[in-house]
Amino acid sequence: MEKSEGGHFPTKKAESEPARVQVETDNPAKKLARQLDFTGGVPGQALTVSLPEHANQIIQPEVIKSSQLTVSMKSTQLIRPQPQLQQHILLMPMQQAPVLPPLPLIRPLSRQSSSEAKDGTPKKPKQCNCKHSRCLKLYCECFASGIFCDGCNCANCHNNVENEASRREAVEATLERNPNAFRPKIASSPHGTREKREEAGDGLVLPKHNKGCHCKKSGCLKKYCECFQANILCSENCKCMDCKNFEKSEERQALFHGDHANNMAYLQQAANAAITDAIGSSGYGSPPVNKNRKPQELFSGSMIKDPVHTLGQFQQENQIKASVPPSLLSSIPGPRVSNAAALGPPKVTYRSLLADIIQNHDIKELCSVLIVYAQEAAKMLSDEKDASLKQAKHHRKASYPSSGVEKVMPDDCSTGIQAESIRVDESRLDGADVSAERPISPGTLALMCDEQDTIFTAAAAPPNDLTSLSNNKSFQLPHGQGMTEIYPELERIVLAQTRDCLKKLITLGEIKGKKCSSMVRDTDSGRQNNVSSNGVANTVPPPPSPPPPPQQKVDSGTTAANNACPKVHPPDGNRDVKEKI
DNA sequence: GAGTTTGAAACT
DNA sequence: CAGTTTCAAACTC
Repeated sequence: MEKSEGGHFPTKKAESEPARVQVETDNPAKKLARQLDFTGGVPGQALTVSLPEHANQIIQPEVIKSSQLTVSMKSTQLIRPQPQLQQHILLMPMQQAPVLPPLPLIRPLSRQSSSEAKDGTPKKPKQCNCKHSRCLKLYCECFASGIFCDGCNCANCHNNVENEASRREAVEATLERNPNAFRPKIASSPHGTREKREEAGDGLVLPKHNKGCHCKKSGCLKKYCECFQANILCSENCKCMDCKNFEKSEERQALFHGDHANNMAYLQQAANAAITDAIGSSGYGSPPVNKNRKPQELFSGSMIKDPVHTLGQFQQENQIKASVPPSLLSSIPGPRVSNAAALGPPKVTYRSLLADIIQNHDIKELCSVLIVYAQEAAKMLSDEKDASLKQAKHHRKASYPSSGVEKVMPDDCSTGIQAESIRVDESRLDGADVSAERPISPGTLALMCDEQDTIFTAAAAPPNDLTSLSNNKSFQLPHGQGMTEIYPELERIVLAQTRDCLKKLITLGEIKGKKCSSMVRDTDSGRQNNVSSNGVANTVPPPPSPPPPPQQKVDSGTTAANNACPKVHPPDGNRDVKEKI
């Protein structure tokens, strides 16, 4: 664009804004890499973003690692593949949290594409090169992504912890201009209204740019185009001219045709997406329905050979999957695949690596198992405690028949349960009251919302259904003991089982992923087409399964839940569990 | 690496 | 809201 003819430089104004207070020593490499929030807390304090533990676990692999959940980094990377994570995510104040999602993973701009090495290995996110915006405007990708500049090449950067004040102002100003400024540009919300999702009927739902692009000269086939950059097709939201970024565009297909180079990279991305999808995308997922896509756009694949395409497709499919109502973990095998197939010639229809591993009823079963565990463990613990209480009482009576000290708190250490850990607010049983104790992060809220999903309610309502535990406050233990006292231990047990379950799941996913990888390697040299729904040869019959997963490797408690969980629907997992207990 | 092109963001 | 300017990334050489 031509520079302005007038001598009016808004920048000047901008430069003279509050933040001029401090001219940065802009050694980018030395910029602090920290997390902080926008709350304007003391910068130093901003280091400790107080997320609920759960949220932390979700966000930060190292937290998982250091916790009981000794899930390998590898697997956690699979869960959260997006490179932005490696940079420092800024959190908005709670009031603003909905505006700037904790994990702006969807933001598609260059970061997504440029932050990956050619082999698909996520590398350090792109560093901005801002010169005039102080990295406090949306021009700056870091700022726009809600992350601090870290090791960028920017000049006079204020997008760092030292300039928290000006930064906050900038955020506010930006939000004032556009309350959605920090939201993902690509429409996607795991909690997008189901109605909307269903609006599409059985039609496919594709992600689209919320605002749409306005390209004029690039044909939407260059990275100037935000849609293209995000690997999505232009939609009716776009106001672009001469758009070639639609499904059947010859130019587009020509652009992508025949590039196998990054197959593995995209396969990996697919795996990541799959795992994320299977485990439950809390930060991103289903896009709003796209009812009236521009011409073509019904996703017909023909993208087999092009990685870029495939990535787009992966993303799209991933999101589509997320939008398919009740099957939270479903890999959507049959109907969808066939549906997709009906749309055209053999296509790449990405299928979760966990397909065939996790089935809906498995989830239900898992829920049942957890319930059973919970109940049994509660009983067990309460009995145990009761017994020891009696014993202690008896002992004390014997020792101090008439002592006033005999008033023993129920939290007696002799129970083996730490008194402190027992002091759990009763209200916690009621989930909703947890917030009274500490703020709930958007992520946690999202998770809580998820729990209202059908999978947890209607669909999964076995005899010992979740609701009976979670909603039934009257779930009482023998001898009038409330859950309160047992809860921590109970929780520990249940979580341990869940962890083991997930470990196995991860292992199975990895094994399957490896299998796919090797198959792709094999087929990539020999064949050109026919990639099946699992990312493997379509017409070629699936190769013999690799040796059964070395499940022993998965350090697990070897519990019934383990056995029942990831395996393909064991006949009667619940009974096994009960028996084991 | 410098210069150009491009389109989003910011501004009027 | 439309037009213009600013900006930084993408692209080209």
